[in-house]
Amino acid sequence: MRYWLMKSEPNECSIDDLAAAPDQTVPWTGVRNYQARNFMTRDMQIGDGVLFYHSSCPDPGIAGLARVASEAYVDETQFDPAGPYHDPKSSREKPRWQHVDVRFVKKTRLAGLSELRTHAELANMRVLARGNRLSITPVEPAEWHFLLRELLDTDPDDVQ
DNA sequence: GCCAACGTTGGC
DNA sequence: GCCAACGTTGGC
Repeated sequence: MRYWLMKSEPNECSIDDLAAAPDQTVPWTGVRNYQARNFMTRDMQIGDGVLFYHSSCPDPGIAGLARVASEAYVDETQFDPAGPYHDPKSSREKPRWQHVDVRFVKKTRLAGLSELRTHAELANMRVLARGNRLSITPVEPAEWHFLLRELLDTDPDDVQ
């Protein structure tokens, strides 16, 4: 069981959009960075915890909790020449990009980026590192548990 | 809109 | 393999 932070632009897919999606699940398509892809293909397992982070918006920060809901599988958007995620160097014979599905768990209060930076417990969080641009970053168990205590009024173990 | 930081590309 | 140029991310 691992933990992750996944960035999403709320005008593309907000925590509310995730909650409203069919089966409260969305395919995490469009990742075009090898490190982020490798997290999905090599390290993620179904059931892993996800901090759902709103990025590139007026109030960036953690907006909810989710869960990895599938193994990694081929990202079809790379094959669509008209789409924004088209990769002309990829082919069906040798697909470059894969993704997992992510399922809604619950909405939380917004833990804004500036607030996150104030917590000593999160000082080493990958997403807070200088110059970080990765859309998927690993979260340490201690960071996860600390954040769940901050975001929920329940014991983290109650959230399944 | 600005710009720092970083990843990718491609010539050599 | 090096590295300059370029494109993208994402907070502000």
